[in-house]
Amino acid sequence: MPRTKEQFEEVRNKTKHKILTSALDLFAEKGFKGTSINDIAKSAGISKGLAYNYFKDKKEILLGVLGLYVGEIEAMFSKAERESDPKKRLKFLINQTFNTIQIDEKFWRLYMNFVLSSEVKEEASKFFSSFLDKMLKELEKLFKSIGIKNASLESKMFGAELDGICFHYLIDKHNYPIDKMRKYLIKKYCTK
Amino acid sequence: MPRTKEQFEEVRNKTKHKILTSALDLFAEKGFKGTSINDIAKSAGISKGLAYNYFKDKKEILLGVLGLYVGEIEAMFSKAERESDPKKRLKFLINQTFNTIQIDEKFWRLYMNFVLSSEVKEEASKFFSSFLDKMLKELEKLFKSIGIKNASLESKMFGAELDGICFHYLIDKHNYPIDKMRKYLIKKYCTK
Amino acid sequence: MPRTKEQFEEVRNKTKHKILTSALDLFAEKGFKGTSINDIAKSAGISKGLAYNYFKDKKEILLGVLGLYVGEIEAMFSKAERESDPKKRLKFLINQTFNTIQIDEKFWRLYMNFVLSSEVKEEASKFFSSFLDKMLKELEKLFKSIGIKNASLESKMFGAELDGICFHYLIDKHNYPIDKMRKYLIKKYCTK
Amino acid sequence: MPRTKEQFEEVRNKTKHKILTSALDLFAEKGFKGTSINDIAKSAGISKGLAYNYFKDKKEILLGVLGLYVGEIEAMFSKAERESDPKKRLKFLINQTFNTIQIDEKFWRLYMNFVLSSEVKEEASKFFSSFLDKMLKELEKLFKSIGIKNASLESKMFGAELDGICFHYLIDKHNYPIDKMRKYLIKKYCTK
DNA sequence: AATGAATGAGACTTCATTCAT
DNA sequence: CATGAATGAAGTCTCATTCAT
Repeated sequence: MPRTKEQFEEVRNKTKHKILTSALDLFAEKGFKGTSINDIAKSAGISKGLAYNYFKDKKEILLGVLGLYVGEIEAMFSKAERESDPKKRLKFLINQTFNTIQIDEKFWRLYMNFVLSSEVKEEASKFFSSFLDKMLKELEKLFKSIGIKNASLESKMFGAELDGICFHYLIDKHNYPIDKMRKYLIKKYCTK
Repeated sequence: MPRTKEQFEEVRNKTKHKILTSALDLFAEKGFKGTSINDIAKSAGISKGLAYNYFKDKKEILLGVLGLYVGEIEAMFSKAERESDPKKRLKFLINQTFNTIQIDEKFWRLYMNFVLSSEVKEEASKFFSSFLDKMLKELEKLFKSIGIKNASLESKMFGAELDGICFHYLIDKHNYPIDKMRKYLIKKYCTK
Repeated sequence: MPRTKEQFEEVRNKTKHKILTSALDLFAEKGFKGTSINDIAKSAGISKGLAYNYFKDKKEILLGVLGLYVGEIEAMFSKAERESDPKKRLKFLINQTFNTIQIDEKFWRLYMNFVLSSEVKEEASKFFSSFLDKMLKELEKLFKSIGIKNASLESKMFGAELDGICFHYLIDKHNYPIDKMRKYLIKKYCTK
Repeated sequence: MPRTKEQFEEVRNKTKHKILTSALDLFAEKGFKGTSINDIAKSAGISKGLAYNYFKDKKEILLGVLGLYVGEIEAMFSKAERESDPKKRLKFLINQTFNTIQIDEKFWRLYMNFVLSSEVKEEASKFFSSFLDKMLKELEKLFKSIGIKNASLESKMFGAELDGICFHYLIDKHNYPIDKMRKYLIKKYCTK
C-alpha cells in the first residue's frame, strides 16, 4: 500500500531540510564552488543522486538555503513596524540584528561572502543586494522619523557599522566583544 | 654579461607582474575557484605552461597577488608614523584608506571575499586575519594617544565603520557616496 | 470470484496498454535512450514503480511495444493470402502498407530507427531484421506467381521502393505526396 | 623550445581526425546517445579530457563527423555538373552514390539513423534534411532535362529507390545484391 | 624561456532500478 | 496493486598540472 501524501510530504520535508542545513554550513565555510554536491550529500547522510530529487541543481540548493532566512528577516522588519516609538523600534532592530548575527552566524557568513563574490552571479547576488538596499532605505526612513539631522548619511554610517561589526565578528567570533558593541550602539542611537 | 642577466631579470619581473595583475582582476571578479589558470594565462598573454614557470601552483599565484599589496599597506602605516600629531596621523590614515579602497578596489574585493570564506584555507586567511588584527591594534594605540576615552571600543567601532563602508562601496560603487563618508569620518574623529 | 479476477485482468491490460502506447510515442520521438522510465510513467499516468510491476525492465517495454504490432502485421499478410489473384493480392498489400505507414507512423519511425542502429542490440534488431527478411521473401514469391521476370531483383526493388517511400514520408510527412506514390505503385505493378 | 605552429597543427589534425573517425564508427554502430565520450576516447587512444581540447562537447563531435563528408558529397554533385549529357550525368550520380554507400557505409548508417531519430534535434537533423531536400530537387531537374514525363513523381520514386536500397544494404550488406541493383537502375533510367 | 597537447582526478548531473510502506 | 524516496553506476564536462619539444 502506498504511503499517504502526508507521509511522503513529511519525509520530503525532513530530507529537504537536512540538505539545506548541511549546505548552509558547507557553503558558509568553504564557499559555493568549494562545496561539492557530494560534500552536501555526505553531510546530510543521503546519496548524491537524492539531492537531485529535491533540487534541480546546485544553484537551487543555494537559493533554497537563502529561502530559509527570507521569512525570518522579513518577519523581523514587520515585527519592528509594530513598535510605534522610533527609538524603540531602532533598538528592537539593533537587538534583533545582533541576535541573528550570533544565532544565524552561518547565514551571515554566506551573506557577506556572496554579496561581493558573484560566484553565483544573478540568483544570489540579486537576493543579497536587494536585501541590503531595502535595509538601508528602511533605516533612512527610521532615522528621519527619529529626527536625526542628515539622516541619509547617518543611516548609511549606521549601516556600515552594523555590517562592519558583523564582518569583524565573523572573522574572529571568539574574541570579538560583540555585546559591548551592541550596547554601545544602543546607547549612541537610542537614548536621548 | 651582467647586462644580459639584468635584461632577463627585467623580462621575468614584467611577466610575473602581468600574471599577478591579471590574476587579481580575475580572482576579484570570479573568485579563486572560478578562475582557471587558463583564464589567467590568456589574460596575461602567455601560455598556460609558462605560468608554472613563475609560480609553483595556483595557490602561489594567489599569495603572490596578496604580496603585491603587503608592501603598499605597510608603507602606508610607516608613512603615517612620521606624522607626530595623532589627529593628523589618523586623518592621514583615513585618507589613505579611502584612496586605496577606490584605487585598489579589486584587492579589497579579494580581501573581503577571502577573509571570511577561506576558499583557500590557511594561506590567504592567515594573511588577511593578521592584517586586520594588526590594523585594529594600531588604531587602538592611536585612539589612546589622541586621548579618546574607551579607546578599545571606539577604535573597534571605527574599524567597523571603515570595513562597513568598504563593503558597501564594493557592493554598489557607482551609487555609494564614498566621499561624503570620508569627510564625515574626518570631521568626527579628527577635529576637536 | 471469477468476476473479480477478470476485472483485475482488465485493469492490468488497460494499464499495460497505456504504458506501451505512451512508450511508443516517446521512443519514436526521442529514441530509446532518450526516453526515461519516468517519462513513460508520467505519460501513462502511473508511478515509476508501477511500470516495473508490468515490465521487468526498460528493454521489456520496448519489446512489448514491438509486440503490439507483430499481430497486426501478420494479420495483414494472412489476410492477403485469402486473395487468390496475385495482382489483387499485391494491390491489397500495397494499400495495407500505405495505410499502416500513415496510421502507425510512430511504429514505422521506430522500425526505421532501430533496424539500423541497434541501440538495443539483439532484441529489437532481431525482430526488425527478421520482419524485413520475411517480407522480402513473401514479395519474391508473389512476384513469381504474378509471372514477373527476374522476380528476385524486381521484388527487391519493389521492397526498396516501399521502404524508401516510408523513409521519405517520415522525414517530411506534411509535404510528401504519399497518395500519389501509392497510386503510381499500384499502376506500375498491379495492372497489365 | 616550443614546437612551431606547423608542428602543433599537424599533431592537432592527426588527433582530431582520429577522434572523428572513431566517433563515426561508434555513432554509426551504437547511436549518438549510446556512445560515450569515454568510448570515443578509448577507441581513439586518447584520454577523455583530451577530446574536449578538440571539441566543445559531444554534439560538436557529431557535427565534426558530418563535416567530414560534406565536402565529399558536394564535390560529387559539382563533378556531375560537368557532364553535359543528362543521361550520362544521371549514370555518373548513380555510380557515385553506390560507390559511396559501400565505401562510406558508416556515414550512411549515421545518415539513416539521424535523419529520423532527432536524438540530436536541430544540429544534425538540419544537416541531413537539407541534404535530402537538395538531392531530390537536383534529381527532379535532371529528370526533366532527360525528358521524363511526370518528372516530379518519377524523381521521387527514384530517390525512394536509392534510399530504400541503401537502407536494405545497410541492414544486411553481406547478402544484399547491391551491384545487381545498381545495374538494374542504370539500365532502367540511363538507356533509351 | 615557452608552448600547448595530454592526462586524470573530480565535479555536476541523469536515470534505471530497488524497496519500504 | 501502487507510490515515490532512495541508491549507485555511469555519463558529460572542467581544470590543475605535467611534459615533450
